[in-house]
Amino acid sequence: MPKEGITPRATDYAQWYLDIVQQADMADYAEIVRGCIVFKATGYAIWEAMQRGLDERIKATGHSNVYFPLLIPKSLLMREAEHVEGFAPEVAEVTRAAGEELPEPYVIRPTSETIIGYFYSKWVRSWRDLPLLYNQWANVMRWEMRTRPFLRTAEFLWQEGHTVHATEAEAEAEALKVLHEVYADFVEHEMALPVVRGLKTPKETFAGALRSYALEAMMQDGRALQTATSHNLGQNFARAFDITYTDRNNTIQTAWTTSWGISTRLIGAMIMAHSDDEGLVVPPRLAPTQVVVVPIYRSDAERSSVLQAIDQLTADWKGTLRFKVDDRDHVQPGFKFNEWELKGIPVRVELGPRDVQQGTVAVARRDLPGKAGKTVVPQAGLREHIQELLEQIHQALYDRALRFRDERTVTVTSYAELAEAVETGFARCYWAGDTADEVKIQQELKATTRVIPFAQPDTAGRCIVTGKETTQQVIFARAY
RNA sequence: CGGGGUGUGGCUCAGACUGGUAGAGCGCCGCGUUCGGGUCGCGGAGGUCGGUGGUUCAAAUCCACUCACCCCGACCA
Repeated sequence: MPKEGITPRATDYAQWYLDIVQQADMADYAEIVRGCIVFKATGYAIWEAMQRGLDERIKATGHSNVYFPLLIPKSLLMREAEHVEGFAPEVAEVTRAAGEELPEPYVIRPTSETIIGYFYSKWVRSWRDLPLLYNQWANVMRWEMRTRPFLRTAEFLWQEGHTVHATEAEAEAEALKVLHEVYADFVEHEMALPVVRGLKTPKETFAGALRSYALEAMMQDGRALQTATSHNLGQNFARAFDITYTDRNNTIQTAWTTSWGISTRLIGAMIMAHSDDEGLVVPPRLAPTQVVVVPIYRSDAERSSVLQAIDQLTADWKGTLRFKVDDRDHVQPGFKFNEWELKGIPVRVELGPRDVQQGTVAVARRDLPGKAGKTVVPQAGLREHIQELLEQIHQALYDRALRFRDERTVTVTSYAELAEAVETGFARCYWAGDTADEVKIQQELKATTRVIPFAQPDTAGRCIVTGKETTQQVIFARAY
């Protein structure tokens, strides 16, 4: 039974996505501000949950939060050659203020390496100042050609970490540590979304970086979505911004920097990975509301006895379960069931007169929509039952996503197989090609290299385009 | 930015070809009824037809420009 207002995934996946965003009330188009969206309460609450989970991990790995200005002098952005080339087309400029033309335009940050580089060069003097481990939560703006809610918007919210190190090895270790301990840990353990970890090819490397690492997840249409990136910037930015330090031997050294980020695009990943034709599915550990309780009654007398039973039942939930009681009197239970399903609340509890008499309650799990996921359980021990159920749902979502990804990941040995595989998912293949080869494949197959996975085979094989013998495999996919 | 499409009460759309002063369903408000999977009935409110300019006695309708959104492509977190 298709839900009203939601185009089934099989009919039109892109439209389904937009329908979920609208119907679950996550965002509104900011049609008066090009390419921007309004994060509505439901959508923003999910971002806040993501911020909490990430901020915790960012701090646990030794970083502190700071905040830099939104505006960057245009000349500063121009300092790192590749960086300029990468971002110049999509920056917005501020040229007037207080009714007058500014002597030098500002750009609205598309990312903050440059302005942060400027200040880091002032702050770093000695090897004793290093490492510098900072992060900022911010909004950034990129004037993208084509926008889609959460996945690509002109303004988006993110965190960007920027660190400075004494040696290449330390910068490298930092970039990897964040990838694994902050990003992959968060995405897999909180969002129930399995990721492929790996290195980007030179073509896909961040503008100005030495090496870029990324996490790639598979969406339900088989396309890849980069959920996080972490860059070893080498000495490129340190040279451009003169970030130097005096080492133990009183010699001036150029520092090594990293940057890493995760954005509100992650909300899009969550939607596209887990949701279904019935609506949004929010993974339990992330869910702002984990449990909704729907009372069922006819008369006023039944209403008060049911609500009283709910009060008693939920008395010890505070602090352990994030829940709400939907005691709205003007909508019917069936309507509420649909509405909470649409909004992706992981667990729904229904309690009516029958339950009051029998000491039971009906519990429905969102990952099994409709009546399929509904069971009647005793009221005794309900809290523990729900806690366990939430964990089961988390695991079920993760397992389902992993199985889906594995089923749609094919190892290919010919160009024809590659072309076929990227139609439905990830293609894994031996690769010794260069950027030109990648561009050609992108033009022909609309697929790009996502990552060179850390997990590599022991045996060698022939590159899919050059035929050269190599031990390196890459993943190709169509990407968001 | 190139190609295609769409803008009419909160939402989905009709009305446009053939100009004559705006409709339906859902939603919303009120009353009653119902309540274990999107209740039903009656009554009611709500729109300068995306914007600007033009043609005309008269424009949602015709013309020009413009803005936004959606789809495909190129760019990208």
